[in-house]
Amino acid sequence: MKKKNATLTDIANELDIDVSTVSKALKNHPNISETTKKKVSKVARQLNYRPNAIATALVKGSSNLIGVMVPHTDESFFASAIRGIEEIAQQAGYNIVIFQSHDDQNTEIKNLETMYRARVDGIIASHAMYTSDFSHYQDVIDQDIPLILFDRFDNSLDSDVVAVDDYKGAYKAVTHLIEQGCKKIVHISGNMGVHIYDERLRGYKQALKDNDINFEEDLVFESDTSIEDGQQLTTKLWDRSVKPDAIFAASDNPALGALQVLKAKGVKIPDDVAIVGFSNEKFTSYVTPTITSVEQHSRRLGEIAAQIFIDRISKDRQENDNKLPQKVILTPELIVRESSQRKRK
Amino acid sequence: MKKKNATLTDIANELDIDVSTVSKALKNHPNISETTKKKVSKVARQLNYRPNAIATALVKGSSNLIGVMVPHTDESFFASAIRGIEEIAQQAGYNIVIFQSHDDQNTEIKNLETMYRARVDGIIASHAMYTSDFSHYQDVIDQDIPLILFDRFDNSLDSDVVAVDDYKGAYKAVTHLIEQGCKKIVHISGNMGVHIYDERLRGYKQALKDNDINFEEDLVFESDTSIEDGQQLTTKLWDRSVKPDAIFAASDNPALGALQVLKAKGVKIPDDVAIVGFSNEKFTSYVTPTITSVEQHSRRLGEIAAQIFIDRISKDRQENDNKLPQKVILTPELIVRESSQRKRK
DNA sequence: TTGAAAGCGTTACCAA
DNA sequence: TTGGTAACGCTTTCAA
Repeated sequence: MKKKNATLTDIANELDIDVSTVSKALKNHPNISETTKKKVSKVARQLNYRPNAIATALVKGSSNLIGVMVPHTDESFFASAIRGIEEIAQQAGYNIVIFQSHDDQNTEIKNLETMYRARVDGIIASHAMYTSDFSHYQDVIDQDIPLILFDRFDNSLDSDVVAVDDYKGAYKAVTHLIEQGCKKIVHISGNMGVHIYDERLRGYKQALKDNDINFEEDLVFESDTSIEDGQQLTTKLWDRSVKPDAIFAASDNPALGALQVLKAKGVKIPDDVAIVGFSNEKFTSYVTPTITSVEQHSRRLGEIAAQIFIDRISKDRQENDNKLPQKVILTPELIVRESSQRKRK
Repeated sequence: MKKKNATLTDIANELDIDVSTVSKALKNHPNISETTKKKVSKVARQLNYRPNAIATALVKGSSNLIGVMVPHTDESFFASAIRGIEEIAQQAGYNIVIFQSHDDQNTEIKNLETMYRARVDGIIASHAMYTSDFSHYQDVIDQDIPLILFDRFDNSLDSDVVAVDDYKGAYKAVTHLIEQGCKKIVHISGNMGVHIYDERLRGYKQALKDNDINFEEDLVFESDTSIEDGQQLTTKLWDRSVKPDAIFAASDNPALGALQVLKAKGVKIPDDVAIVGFSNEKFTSYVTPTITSVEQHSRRLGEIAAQIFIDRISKDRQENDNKLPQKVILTPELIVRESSQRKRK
């Protein structure tokens, strides 16, 4: 049986004064005498009083909660982002409530509904992989709940956005491969139609074009961004008569899968085939050879997302009301490692 | 400016009936006529009514929130645990609020205070690495807030516990090394005094003893469980005249560090030196050679922790009140990989 | 400097 | 079957 918590009324009764006086005393209100304040805080301590945030929330109309929704908390990209969000939110006095969408649109909708009921003060989300209808996010905006989309987002939506410039990241990666002398570069993409993968493909194409290399449709493969898919695709690919001299994967997982298969086949990396992945997962610097990858600064992404929320909340309270949505696009960084660094000739 | 949410009163006014009737109608209370229910839900839909969970929480005296505190959300062990907790909590209608302790005791205390104010219905936590004074956790128990400690816990505390049997995990690992023919086994420990590392050390000692191998003090090293520390220790170790033939690390990071250094030195793994880590981090199966490790089932740990909370909550509501604390100790699993598997002779 | 009272949005009990 | 009302714990305005 839960023990009853002390309330303002308890303190007031104890001292035979009014709750409102107690309330003010505890908030150090100027109108209350020092003696009263002393007495009140003493009794508060004795009774182990802790303000009931729920009651305050009801009065203030604000829960002090930020709803955070990601596909899965245990993907390292999102885990880091959550870390960043929590740290900034914490400092500003907000708590974060975590939801997982499991990359499922219905779960997304259900979670948003729960957030509405919880009266979260804002929502930070990375939408489900295959979400194509964004009306449930539009609803958030229509209700004037601050919405910050990170990493994955949709341009049709008028929300704040924090993301990494996938196009640039891919462009950098492919340009680097070309500089290393690669000419026949395979691209292992993710699910086509998903914004981030489309952008990476676009960067790939543009880098080829800018270097006068013809884009070949049959060098691009769609994958589910798993290690296994990377292995299978690579295996199939090496049955062809003409082999590529580089692989640019839109995710580190298939890059690793490719690397494993090629190593097993005795293909020299990076000399026969150079490999670049995307996301800079921890393992890229542990495997042999280490894998060149694109760092997305996920923790920073989370921090910025939280910061935008804080800014918007404080702005809302001032004149600066219908402020335009902010789009913060970070430039990703190419981390060059062994898998793509050919010895200078 | 946030749009005002529709309330029960709004619906009541619209239909010219009483709020209490509306409340009951929406909850499908048997006393309310079908016609009224129909009308009410229609207007509710029109006004886009969503129950205010804060108001309900105030009345019911229950927030429907579980406070979850971990050192860092982005350590994969904790990220998985959070995933497990979220999924079970979700199903039971609870939301989880995340806190990070940064392995700092003061932050822990501050976070607990915030949870008190938020009136969380329960707390699931893995305490900070160097916490030795557990009185702040005792406070939680004293206030009759369900407390479930996972992974890291202290025996002096009368809380529910979900953890992995570190002793057994270490015992299995070391026994395995001995079976592979290793006789001089180094142990890279974590911070001594931390329960989990003490247990792993104990398992190491016992396995040696049970196999008539003398325990040598100078084969045990304390580390901060980083890759770098693993590298440094191994480097120093190899300056000694007598080399060990195996390394059992209490964490995968130093195991990897050791592996990197030894590979660079041309030491054959596992034939010259066998290596076993702990935690089964993803990278253990990606590196070359793959690293044998102890799987801790972190996601399962989280699921069980959440389940214990749910059970306790529902038990509390029934007769079964001061139920004894539950201790669920999972047996970890040794995942044998290349780094310790010597060819059968 | 302190007190009284209304109100935040629900629920639950009792009366009609 | 429906309505009225107190209560949850706090804040805030106005009055004393």
